[in-house]
Amino acid sequence: MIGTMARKPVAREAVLDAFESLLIEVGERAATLDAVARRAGVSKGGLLYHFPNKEAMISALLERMDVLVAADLAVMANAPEGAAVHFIRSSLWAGTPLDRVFVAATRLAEVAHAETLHRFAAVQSGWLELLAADVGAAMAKAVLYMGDGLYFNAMLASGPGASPPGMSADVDSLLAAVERLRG
Amino acid sequence: MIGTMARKPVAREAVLDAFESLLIEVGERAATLDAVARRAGVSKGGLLYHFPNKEAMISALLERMDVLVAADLAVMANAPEGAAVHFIRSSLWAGTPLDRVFVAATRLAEVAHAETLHRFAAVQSGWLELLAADVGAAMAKAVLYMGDGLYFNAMLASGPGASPPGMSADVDSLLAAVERLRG
DNA sequence: GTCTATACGCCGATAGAC
DNA sequence: GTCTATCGGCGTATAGAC
Repeated sequence: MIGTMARKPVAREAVLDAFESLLIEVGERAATLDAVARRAGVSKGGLLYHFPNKEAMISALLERMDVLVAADLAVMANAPEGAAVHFIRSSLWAGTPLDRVFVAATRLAEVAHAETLHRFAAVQSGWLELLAADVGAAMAKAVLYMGDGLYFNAMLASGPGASPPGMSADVDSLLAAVERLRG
Repeated sequence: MIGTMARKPVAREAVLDAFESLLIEVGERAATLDAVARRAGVSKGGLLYHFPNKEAMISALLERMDVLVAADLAVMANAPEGAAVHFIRSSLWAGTPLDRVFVAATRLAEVAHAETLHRFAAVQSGWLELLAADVGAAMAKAVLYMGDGLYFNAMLASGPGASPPGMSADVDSLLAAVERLRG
């Protein structure tokens, strides 16, 4: 039993990857069951075996996000360069698994998907807590919103068929700003 | 002729208002022609007399945004408290006409609507220019992203049936941060 | 100018074969 | 486990009456 009970079906993960990719690349509207199934290399019926309906697929994606966010919070809490610097650096689109789920989930949030909005609030407060410990409660929001703004813009820029934008110069600006805020 | 040639049909504006409201309140997915027509108090056929198709309705909304943004840029450029302070203050959701079109348009951008994305880029560069003149090129992006982050969060918070969130405390934090950046 | 009626396609979901 | 076939519903758009 050991070794099998914990192993999730590969097809299931493939479907989730496809859903994530389509949300990022073509938006929520075009991320239909049909499109997801085609991208994942299964039929629509096959997809619906793994996820009984679309909501279940969304929930699975949000769980993936929770796991990756929790891991990142742990790294951020122990980052030698400080939580704030780590946060700004990681706010740049780098195509990491966390970046990908996060942008995908944001597409859902924008369509006013209630459950997704709840999860986002929780993630934000987790970050804010660590930022406050680093740069103080007064400046924490400033740093949080700077990172969010960077993310927001990167997300808009990565529209249909757009490649990850070259915003690394912006990060340097923001890191300099963080230094001034900390002083 | 004078006085009539410039007057746009009232029903047209009513339809546009309805579309805007629905985008804000229930998201892009639910802002269907049917829903817009019902909210505006006209029939679907009546709506499609004013706008031959949905794209035309979207374009009209984006033009409304352009007009309001241009007006705001003019105010921002001459703001006695400085462009940066004005920008942060106006990044808070206050339910102004500009706030409303902007959030509505963002709902469309998130669905990866190409035309909308283009307009957003133009708006951003307009703001950035004025901010650079105020706080310097090095810190302009930091201020821009702070404002964007605030807007982004307000937008997420104003989900289905949610009232404009009380984020005015955040603005004070950000204004304090701007002061430090300027120094 | 505004309405009703209707065509057409796509999306989500179910039934059941293999 | 994965497939094909199919249904019901909804969203966009057109035709044409008033």
